[in-house]
Amino acid sequence: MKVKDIANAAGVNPDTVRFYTREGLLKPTRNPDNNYQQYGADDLRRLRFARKARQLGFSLPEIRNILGEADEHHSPCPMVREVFETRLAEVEREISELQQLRERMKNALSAWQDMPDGTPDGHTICRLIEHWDEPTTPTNGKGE
Amino acid sequence: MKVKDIANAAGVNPDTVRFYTREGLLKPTRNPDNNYQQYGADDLRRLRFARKARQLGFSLPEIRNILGEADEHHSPCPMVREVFETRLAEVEREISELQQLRERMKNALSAWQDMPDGTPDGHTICRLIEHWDEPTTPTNGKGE
DNA sequence: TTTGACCTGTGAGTTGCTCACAGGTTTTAG
DNA sequence: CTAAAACCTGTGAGCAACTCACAGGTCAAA
Repeated sequence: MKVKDIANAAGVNPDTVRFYTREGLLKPTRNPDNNYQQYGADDLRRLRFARKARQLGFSLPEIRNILGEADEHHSPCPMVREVFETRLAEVEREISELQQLRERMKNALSAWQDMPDGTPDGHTICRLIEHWDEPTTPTNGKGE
Repeated sequence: MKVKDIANAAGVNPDTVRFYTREGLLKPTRNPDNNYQQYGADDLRRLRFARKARQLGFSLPEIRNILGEADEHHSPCPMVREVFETRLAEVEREISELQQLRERMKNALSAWQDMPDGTPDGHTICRLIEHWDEPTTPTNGKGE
């Protein structure tokens, strides 16, 4: 299979295939005649695996590790379970952050019902935002 | 105020201040003696405004537009309301996507309870992921 | 044989910062 | 007074995961 074939088979952009190849997730051979990449059934399996893992929130380095384990005939499943649980916790944190954001936004919207559209006067840019209260969580976006 | 002063006053990284200055959100003057940037009360107001707007999900170009409107003594508030409603819709979409992801992950986890950790055999990498079913929403992340 | 569709590698663009670097300035301590 | 520490300057790279653009080589069908 050539780039476009495997890309079609997995439903991804050919550039993604090239990118994954560069990143070492796929290991095609070369056609010595024309120097084209040749992907086999194994690469397609890896590519489909990688896409599913991406949908589950795994990062490319994580996927590379998992594939590497599999290459050495170790079971990647324990690693998968572990990363997966970490990731689930992250997703839940993201959800609750977004829910808080949504609440703050809705509160802001309803507060704005009553407020006039002021013209900036050198003291204020837009009260809508300036008089909006800070999120409860400290500014620090990072976990640290 | 010098870079570090305004950064401290707004609780951000000095590099963020420099970055916002590069991006045209802040417009400090220069001290001709030493070529240092000099930020005034107005810049601090803009910076705080920008940070609040960021927390609400506004992009830097949007914030630049809003500040630009304010600079020309137009009320940015209508623009703020408009962008804000668009943004709220996005947040709600993100939430529901993440909730779907969470459900899929939880389902996967419970399905995995019963499954053994297979060793990759050339047909399978890790069943945990390979036998996980696709999300219902078509893969295509983009709106198109 | 000529078009058009594919292939190649590499480099840049996306977003919002953050950090690194090399050199100039100011403050502080001894 | 001087030397070191702490600040300032601009610019360029790095992050994540692609996507697209470019310039040139290869191959299929008409």
